[in-house]
Amino acid sequence: MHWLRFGQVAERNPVIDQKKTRPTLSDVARLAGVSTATVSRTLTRPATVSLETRERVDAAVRELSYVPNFGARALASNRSNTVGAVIPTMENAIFARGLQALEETLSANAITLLVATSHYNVDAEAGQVRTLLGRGIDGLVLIGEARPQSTYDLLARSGVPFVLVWNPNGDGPHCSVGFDNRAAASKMTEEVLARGHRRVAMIAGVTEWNDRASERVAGVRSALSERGIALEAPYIVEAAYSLDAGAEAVKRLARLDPRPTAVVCGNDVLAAGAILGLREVGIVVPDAISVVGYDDIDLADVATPALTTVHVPHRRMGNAAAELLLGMIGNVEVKRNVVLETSITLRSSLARVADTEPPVG
Amino acid sequence: MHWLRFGQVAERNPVIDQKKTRPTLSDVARLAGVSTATVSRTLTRPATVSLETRERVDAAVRELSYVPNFGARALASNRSNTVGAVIPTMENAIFARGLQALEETLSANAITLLVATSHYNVDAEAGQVRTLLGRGIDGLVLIGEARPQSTYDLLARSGVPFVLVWNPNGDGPHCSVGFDNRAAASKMTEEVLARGHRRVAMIAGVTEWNDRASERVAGVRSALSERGIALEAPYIVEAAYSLDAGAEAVKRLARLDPRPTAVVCGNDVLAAGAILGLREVGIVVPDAISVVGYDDIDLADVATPALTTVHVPHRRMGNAAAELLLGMIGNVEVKRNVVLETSITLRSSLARVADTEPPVG
DNA sequence: TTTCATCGAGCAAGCGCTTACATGTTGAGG
DNA sequence: CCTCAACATGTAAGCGCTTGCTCGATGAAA
Repeated sequence: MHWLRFGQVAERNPVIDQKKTRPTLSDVARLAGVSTATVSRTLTRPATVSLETRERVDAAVRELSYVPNFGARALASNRSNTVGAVIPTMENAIFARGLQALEETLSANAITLLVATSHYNVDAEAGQVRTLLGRGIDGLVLIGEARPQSTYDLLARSGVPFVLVWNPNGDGPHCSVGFDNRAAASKMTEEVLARGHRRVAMIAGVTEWNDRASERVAGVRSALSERGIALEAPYIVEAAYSLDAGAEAVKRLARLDPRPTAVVCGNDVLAAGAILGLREVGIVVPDAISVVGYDDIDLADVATPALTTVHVPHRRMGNAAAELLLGMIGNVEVKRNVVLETSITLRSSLARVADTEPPVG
Repeated sequence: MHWLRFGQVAERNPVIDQKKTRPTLSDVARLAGVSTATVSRTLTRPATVSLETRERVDAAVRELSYVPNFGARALASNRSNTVGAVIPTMENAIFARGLQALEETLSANAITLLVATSHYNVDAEAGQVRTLLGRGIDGLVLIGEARPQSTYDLLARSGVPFVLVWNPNGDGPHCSVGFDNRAAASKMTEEVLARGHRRVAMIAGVTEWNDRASERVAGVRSALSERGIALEAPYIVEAAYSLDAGAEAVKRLARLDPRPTAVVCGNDVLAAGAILGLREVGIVVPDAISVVGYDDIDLADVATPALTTVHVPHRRMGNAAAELLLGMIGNVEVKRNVVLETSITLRSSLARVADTEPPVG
């Protein structure tokens, strides 16, 4: 095994390092034979500089491979060309996809995305927001609406525009782009009911401070109650976001008497976990129990049987959030709330109750 | 639909906004009745300040909900408490998991992670590195080793410590934490061979500027050649990182004559896609064709049959990278290269050739 | 020729923070 | 009672950049 003492770190000591430090604006200016103001203008608003000067400056920049110091720039201009996003965790396909789209639109507009994670914890989230604000972000993306008022106060005081994604904030005071988690959950539940199921259970995501999860529960509950069916413990359980948790939860449901004939899950990971769990105990999906998910991530396609699920336009959501934010930063009139449509993707994990035919699809 | 003109954005104009701007260090100092130096010390090295003063300052900080200005701090101190990471894409479970672990270890040390994406493009990567350096990062994480020398030059000039993850850089000049992609691919191929397969095909990831992918190809190739089996077109195809690409690729392989009895895939997404593709054309896995993957992400468990795959310790890799970097930043002696172990996870997608028994597992 | 926009470039004042150094206060040791 | 560490705090000089303002030069209009 090799060992190494990192000399270069020691050299970053500003006292020792005075000469071999990164080139600054004035180095470039000196080399190009102009003032720092001119270099700065060349870099930020080239049109205001004569062609000849611009070429000299560009050459100097290239020769020194000058990179502007972000901190100094942000400090002087009070703009950072950065927007932040706080998500629960990166370890989750649905956020990743939306984030990727957000990043693409943003970087097409020369804006950098700063991602922070909250681990599904509102205090951690507030801390991250604080940090991001300190970094001088020009805009912020937050997931969902449920968080302490104090976080909103912080944001309001900072004057930084922000948008909530993942659910519509139609009647709320904030900008948002999302979809109606509750309505889609209802719709999905109706699909289940339409196939004759009456004993319907639910594996929900953790609902504390998570409006996506609780709205989905509400949607399922309301669709069921329209048929006079109650959704109560032990027919509803909460589970953490993992395959294992889904598997565990479904096994509890499968032991119930009477046993549910369909399980509606708060997301695809739980649904895929449920299918795995049922297989373990020898229950066939969808013949004995139907399982449906929510989100339509890759996993839904790969699961066997493939998951019937709610298709959510994650990428469009990310793009729309970016555009909204861009507008707000540029002080342009924007739509206050963007509501995207979802759809039901029917695959084979949902079948008629007591159906013993091979599943279609 | 509501519309809104964003007043608060206009108010960020520094001229208009002079009074309702974010509180600064000197606001805190004034309120606490001390100098800015004392406030600064209270915030960064509390031990050097008397208890009484510290309490007054803390109270003032709380009252104003003061957040230090990152740019100013970085500018003045020449430290940013930030490390950057450039990954190909967030839309990919394997990077996400490692990144999450990296972030956790880092933030436990009060360091913020800055994530940028390169879309599998080395020029974009260089650009992101440049940007991150401009932001004054204290350290950097890069995926893999294959990139233009110019990027390494850039890094060397900056003096910022960096670590390469995802593959070991044993004989190379750089710090790294990873695992032997090639050896694990060989090992996996031997498992395939041990089950009697002789017509083995491969669906590789895109190998251009991607040493993980090309090392995996090399590993498969060397294991095969030890048995005198060549791995050549059309028995090896490259495919982008997606289920669809895997499905397409496997269909091409399935049309070959003689048809391969086993397909080794460069990652689990391709393998899962391959299973899907084979199912579409009515070929049963593993009875007619065995399929194996690489990475051991959730998908591997959910696929049916479940994927035999190379288990990669993504989280440990992220943690180790963080620790290495932390050491380098703190100028502490560190291991130069950390090599982690992989293992083969046997599941049912791999069976003996021509085996018509139901798969075990 | 004179007048005056117009344009390109320079000057210099900060942006909010850190930190070397100076200054003031204590109290222990002589 | 004096001396002098040891400690707590203040003073002020930047960190690298942006930008309002000033200044000359240029050329079109008068």
